[in-house]
Amino acid sequence: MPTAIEVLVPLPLEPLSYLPPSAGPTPAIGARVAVPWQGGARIGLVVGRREVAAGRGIELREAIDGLDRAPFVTPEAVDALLRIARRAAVPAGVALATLLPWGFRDPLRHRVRPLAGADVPGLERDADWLEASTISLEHLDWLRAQGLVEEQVVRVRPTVRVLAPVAQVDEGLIGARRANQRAALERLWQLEGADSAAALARDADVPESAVRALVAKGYVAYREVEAPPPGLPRPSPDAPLPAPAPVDAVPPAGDGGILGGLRRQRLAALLPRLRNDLDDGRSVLVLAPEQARLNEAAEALASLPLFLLSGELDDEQRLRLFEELPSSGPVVVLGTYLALLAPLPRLGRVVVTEAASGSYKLQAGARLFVPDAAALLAEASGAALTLSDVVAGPDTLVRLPEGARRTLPLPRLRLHAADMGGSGNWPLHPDLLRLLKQVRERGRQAVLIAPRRGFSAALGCEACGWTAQCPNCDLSLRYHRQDGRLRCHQCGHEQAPPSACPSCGGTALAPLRGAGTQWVAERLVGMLDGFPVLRFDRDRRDDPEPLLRGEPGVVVGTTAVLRLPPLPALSLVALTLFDTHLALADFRAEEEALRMLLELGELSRQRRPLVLVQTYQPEHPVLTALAADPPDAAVEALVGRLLERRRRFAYPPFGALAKLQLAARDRSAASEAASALAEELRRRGAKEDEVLGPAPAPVARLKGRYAYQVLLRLPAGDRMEQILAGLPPRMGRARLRVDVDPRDVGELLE
DNA sequence: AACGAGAGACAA
DNA sequence: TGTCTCTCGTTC
Repeated sequence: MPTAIEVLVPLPLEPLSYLPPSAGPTPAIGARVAVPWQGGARIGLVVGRREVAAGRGIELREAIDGLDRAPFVTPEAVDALLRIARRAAVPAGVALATLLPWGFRDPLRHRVRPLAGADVPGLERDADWLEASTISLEHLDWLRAQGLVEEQVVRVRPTVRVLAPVAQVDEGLIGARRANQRAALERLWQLEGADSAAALARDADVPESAVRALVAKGYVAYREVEAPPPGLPRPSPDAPLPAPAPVDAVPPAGDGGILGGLRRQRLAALLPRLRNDLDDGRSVLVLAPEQARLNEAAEALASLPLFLLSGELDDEQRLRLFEELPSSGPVVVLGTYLALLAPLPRLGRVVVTEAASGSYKLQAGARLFVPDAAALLAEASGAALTLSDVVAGPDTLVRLPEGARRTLPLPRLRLHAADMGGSGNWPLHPDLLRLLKQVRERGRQAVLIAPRRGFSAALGCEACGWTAQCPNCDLSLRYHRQDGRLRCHQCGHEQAPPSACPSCGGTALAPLRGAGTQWVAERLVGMLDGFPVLRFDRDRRDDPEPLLRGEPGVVVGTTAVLRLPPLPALSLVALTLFDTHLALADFRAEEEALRMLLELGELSRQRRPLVLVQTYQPEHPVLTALAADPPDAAVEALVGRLLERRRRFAYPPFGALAKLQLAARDRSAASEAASALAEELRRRGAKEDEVLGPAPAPVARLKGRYAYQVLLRLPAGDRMEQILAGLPPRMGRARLRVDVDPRDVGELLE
């Protein structure tokens, strides 16, 4: 019986079967292979092998050629990839496209030659390699089927243009007037090549015209040569060593976690454990939720043999890293989710820093929660799983048995709740204004976080209550006063504000509700005359450099400011409306608000800033718990109550939750598809009370599409995977999107 | 996702 | 009759 290879391409498909390439060895699991695809060729990943009965069922096509000598990813990572896809209820190819967005679109050089001695119609007998593009697709397919040709696929390496010497110095360059040209040519022979004419001129200390003259006379010429391997980012070698952590804070050798303390203390506690792993000859994968946290971790772990892998690397750098890792000794790879499948041959531990961070929820492709994927990877690799988190929420706690937790004391937050209930407090409370004036007088720094960018949440008529709405979405248009435009923050629609109210004709149009960053910044500029007011949000990113050096100023931004490097003179952090963070349509809202407040305290390393929250609920349990001194017991009690609430309502991790959303341009198409989907879920074994909905999505229309959703809530267990497996990508005219364990029950799935 | 086949819509 | 757009099915 012939063996087939299962090949996964980065498309919304399950693996497809091919026969191994006729020439060369059968590609290993985890290797990339080029396969015929709709007439052309594309790259896939070998994820399995299987025996096939010859001549039965579909006639399999032959893979063209393997691309890798050593597997691109380890067999354990392939196993994890397939499990991750099943967990996220997406075709395996979507998980591949999400986690390995590079390495499968490389330009290929595809060549064909007739088999030795074969008489091949249309080709010269015993011809040498021919570019596949010179043969028609039908002809090539026929030749393959007849077994008359062999094929070869080579990755086209990127090239760069360099200036190379062609001729030696000769009598044409004699004389004082040619001295510069002579010097440049001699220098170029020494260097063997230069990046450009300007670079050579600089290097040889001659005018650029001299080099251009050499090109014109043919002494030197531009050549395309293979680009040298790209450099890889390294952590700064002079990163300060973190203060050693107490021995009893070091997480255990097996599965476990480190809780409490400051981020850099948790990283310091991790350090001895990672050293131990490396000494035992094991590699470690450390995951960070985003670039800012990754940079911080890189600094703390700089004393280890460390490779960084994140969105900051380009594809060439990632490919180089993937080529190098299999043959390197025990190392630490520190990365974002893009590092999940890094080919570490002896993976001993997977560390998830800031394990509850919302940034770990991927928002496109396979909508993974990265810590879940990391747990599957650790399981598939036989590696230990280590989590770090300031407050262990329910999702983290279930993974960490009591004995496996190491705990540092929670940082003490200097917290002040400013009650917005009274009049005259909006949008900036007198307490906040007073503190800001102190900041100015003492030459310190402050950070203000507003719930949104732009000027106000809406623009409307004060007479009749009309507000400007987005034509594509069921949302108010946000008012941007700086450029006098109305914008939809969901679909990007933009228009000028009307001069009169379209409803009553009145002209008293005014910004309504929700002060955004522009509004807050404008108020501060008026009030703190001359004091620098910077803005930091998606619309405008002022350079924070002076503040990083310690110069005084205020930063007004969205939560994007949490990604700023530490501010040395920070004495005040304020949330202009804490209640927004509690109002999220998610059962994790309180927990995330708690974590965010603790994060605010870490915006400075040198100082312990006062954290002021403006709120209509100054007695909210999250605030009272953090205000306790020390807060540890109160926070633990609060988290215990949140855990109880989740248990009572069978929310994750005590139950499994999935959001299934159907979107279509036509409202009834979406609504009918949603009813059909609910029916289908029941047919697949979901009980009556486990299917919630269908109901219109909280924002019923977004980007011109109506969305209806169905929630599937099951007891913990594996029925979720069974019920969701192989759902069709569309139902009728509506597109189906599935989000297992959604973070935000309301948002539109892209 | 990307492609191609087939069905309708519309103009000449 | 041509051609443009949209929907639907397929990819070993």
